[in-house]
Amino acid sequence: MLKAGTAEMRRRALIAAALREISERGSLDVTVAQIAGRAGVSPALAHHYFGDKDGLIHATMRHLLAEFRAVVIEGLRRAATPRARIDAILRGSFGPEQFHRATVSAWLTFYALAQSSERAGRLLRLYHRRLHSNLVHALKPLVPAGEATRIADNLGAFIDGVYLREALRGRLASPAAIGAIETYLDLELRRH
Amino acid sequence: MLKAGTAEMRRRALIAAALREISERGSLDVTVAQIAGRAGVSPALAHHYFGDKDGLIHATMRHLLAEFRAVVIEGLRRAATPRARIDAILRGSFGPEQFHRATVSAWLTFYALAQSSERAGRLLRLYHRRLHSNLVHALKPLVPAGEATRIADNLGAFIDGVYLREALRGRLASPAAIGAIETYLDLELRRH
DNA sequence: CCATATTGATTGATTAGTCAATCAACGATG
DNA sequence: CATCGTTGATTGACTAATCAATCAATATGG
Repeated sequence: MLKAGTAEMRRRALIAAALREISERGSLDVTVAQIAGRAGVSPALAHHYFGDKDGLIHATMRHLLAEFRAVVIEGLRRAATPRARIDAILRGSFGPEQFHRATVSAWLTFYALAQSSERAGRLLRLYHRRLHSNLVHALKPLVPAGEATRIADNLGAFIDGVYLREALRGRLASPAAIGAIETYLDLELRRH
Repeated sequence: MLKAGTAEMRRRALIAAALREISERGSLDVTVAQIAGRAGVSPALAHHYFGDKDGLIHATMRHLLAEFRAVVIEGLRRAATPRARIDAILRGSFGPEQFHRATVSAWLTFYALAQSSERAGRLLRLYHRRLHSNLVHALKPLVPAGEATRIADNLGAFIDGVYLREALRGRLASPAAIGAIETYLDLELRRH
């Protein structure tokens, strides 16, 4: 009525509201009306900006991925050695931001969604590719040729597995979580 | 109409139908009517036997867990050495049964569900406890005291992480998947 | 004839998505 | 500078569809 936000503002507000709503319900099973209500606008406006519900959910996922990516990139920028690069990736994966209730809910449901939604699947593969490529890049100077991709695959799976378990506990990741992965990495590096 | 099945028969048939339906849709988002229709009965009958939809879904989950457990127990029974016990657990976790479309859908959604449903969460924790306990038992003779639980934790997370990635590829687990975990185990064992 | 299986019909609630109408901002035009 | 028109934001009211759950009625077998 009185105030008209810009398109970008409203999109951001709706995505933030979606996250808050997801956080509260603990699942992606939220209605457009709930999200819109929380953002202080009508449900129709959400459709105006995102086309349909899937568009809004998808945009929320992309927001989370972008946030994660930004944290990792910033960490990598500061890393001086290959080993520090790996640590940066680990710190990004297990930082407190990744354990907010909404983030956890979104990630877990995201995995489930990836099977039935082509769109979600593509986004998830993108995350996997990026993680893999970052790890390979950091590993290349540390291990013989050919080993980097194998170890990166294992690290990726290990990270996801540990995240899964930590996330399900509903608290921030314990330091032991990162420690376990680093111990594995040390074992691999010591072989060469 | 004409024939009346026993309660147990009907329950089994409905659970089987639920799995087939989940398999086709790739998610737990199936309606009672779809499941009942596939089982050749009316939706009302599903409510008669399972109380509500949640009851039916939960029973389906329990069925999958029981199936998994049976495979592992059978494998453990045949295992002569501690190392063979671990291999049996791995073969159970990555056997072809675990990669049917319906099983994968159920597991992934199950993880997501565990956050918002107390019932699902309890079931998932039960799976975790059993896996952990089996692994610890197999590891005890192989490593110094105190190490068994740490390594079991890591193996559990690694298994889940690898399963996640293999499952998302939509095929049976590659032999390399089990191989990666065994390599990690070898590294840990060689330390002692 | 009793218990249980089974269903058809129905309801009540929820929800995504649509649409026409209103409102505010802003620039162009005479 | 006043006016008008265009554009985009915004909403309320509505629709159409879906679905879980209920229940009374019927069938069946022991």
